[in-house]
Amino acid sequence: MSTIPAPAGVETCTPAAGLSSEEAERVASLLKALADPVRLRLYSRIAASGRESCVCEIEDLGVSQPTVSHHLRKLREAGLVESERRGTWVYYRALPEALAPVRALGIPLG
Amino acid sequence: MSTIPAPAGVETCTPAAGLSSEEAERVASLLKALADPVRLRLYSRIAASGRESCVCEIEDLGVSQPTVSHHLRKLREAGLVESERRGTWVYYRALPEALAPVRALGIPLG
DNA sequence: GGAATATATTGACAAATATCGATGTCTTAT
DNA sequence: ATAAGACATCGATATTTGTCAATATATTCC
Repeated sequence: MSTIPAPAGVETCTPAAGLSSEEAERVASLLKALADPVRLRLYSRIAASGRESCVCEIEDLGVSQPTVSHHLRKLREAGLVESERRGTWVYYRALPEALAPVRALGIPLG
Repeated sequence: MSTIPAPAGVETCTPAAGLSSEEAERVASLLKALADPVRLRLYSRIAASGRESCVCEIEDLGVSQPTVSHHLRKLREAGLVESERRGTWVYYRALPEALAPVRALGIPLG
């Protein structure tokens, strides 16, 4: 990569307005939380259900129970879902507002 | 996680329509390509520029030249950008259609 | 052809991550 | 109180990933 300014007459070289380092970190951490097949399947199921989902409703995803728990924790830590224990089961709900920083990117992701 | 069917009368337990394993892999690999602060900043600059960007126009992102090259390669491998060498410099262009599978998720990401 | 510059590749390494088995905790039912 | 089931945590491990220095490749200019 060049640290040298772009060549003289070649192009107007308007540097694209871009993300700050902090914005990039924030958005990247959200995307990273979704960027796993198991978590995507979990999140898409929880989000698609509209209301809240009991984990017991989620079909087997081919990974062990601790692994599912691990991924749900990651989604929770990213603020993408919240959970509530009611009796024996734990219910999850998607928090779509959490994705606002991603939408703010302007990249047509959804 | 329960592999046992949900309890009898408790809830109707309509399993949320979700991603298949293959869809999840595909979308996850796209999101993973964006889920890094440096790549996000690179991609957002390239995409925001509308047309094509010379790497020389991209301001210093605080990482070494090989690291930038590494991340641009990842973006290229994910199909998110394409590059063309013209003389001394390499020009990048965003391929927004590559994100179609993400949009198809229905998750309001953008 | 040789020097200089832009970008890519290689090799090495530390840090992060996905996974699992074993075990702990909490709740309900008996 | 005990047992059983749902979910979380712990500890270990293999894999992936981000980074850099060194080096290679490509292009332009002299």
